[in-house]
Amino acid sequence: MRRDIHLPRLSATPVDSRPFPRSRLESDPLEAASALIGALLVRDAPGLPLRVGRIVEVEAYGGPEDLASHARAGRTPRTSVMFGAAGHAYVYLVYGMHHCLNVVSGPAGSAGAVLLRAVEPLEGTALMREARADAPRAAVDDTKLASGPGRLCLAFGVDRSQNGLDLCAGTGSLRLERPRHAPETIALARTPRIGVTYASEPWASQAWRVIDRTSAALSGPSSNPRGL
DNA sequence: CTAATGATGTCCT
DNA sequence: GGACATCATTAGA
Repeated sequence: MRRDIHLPRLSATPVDSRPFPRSRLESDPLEAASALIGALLVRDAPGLPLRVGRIVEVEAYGGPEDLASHARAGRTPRTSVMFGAAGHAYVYLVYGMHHCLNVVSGPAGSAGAVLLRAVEPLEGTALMREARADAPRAAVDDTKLASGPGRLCLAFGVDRSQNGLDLCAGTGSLRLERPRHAPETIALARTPRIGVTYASEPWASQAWRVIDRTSAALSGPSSNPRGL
């Protein structure tokens, strides 16, 4: 295993803040989804320890043409942020109890988002476990603390008060940072999206779920993670 | 105004 | 493999 990768010193960029480049999110949601695998999700809540996770599972959602996307109804009060600038947070509530965090993507003016489905905890695992205290049974393992869109939001303290936040600003209590290791070393795989069987074809079975297939933090049953 | 429903997770048998 | 908790959002009367 290589532990000695030398990163070039960038005088303009502080070592601790390596904002995820917005340009990588502006082309289209599927490309944005692939680019986000390996990137870091950072939660810097005031007065609390830093929480960091490595993104290992995401899903791409398109505009009105994508019948599995919330944008299928066009621009509504809820989905308006999906039509906005890439790199901002789209947070919503599903099933009346679980929050889901998305990264707005695609060209400005066209709707698109990438749902963050799972991250691998790197720092602040004690706080993540505490934040998931209502679900003691499922969170037996540190690697599974943020394994699922609802679990991720719970572990990172994300709710709709973060809706619209710029995740690429470099600072901020919720943000994205570049991968710490070379992206080409990541084992990407694609599967159909989870929980969208209500949509008609081809949208229901479109392979727009992107994963790092070597990760132990993927959502679903640990023995056989969904989609493999 | 009412009604239907979901980009889920947990616990049960 | 199945029940169900629980509410914002949307479509429709």
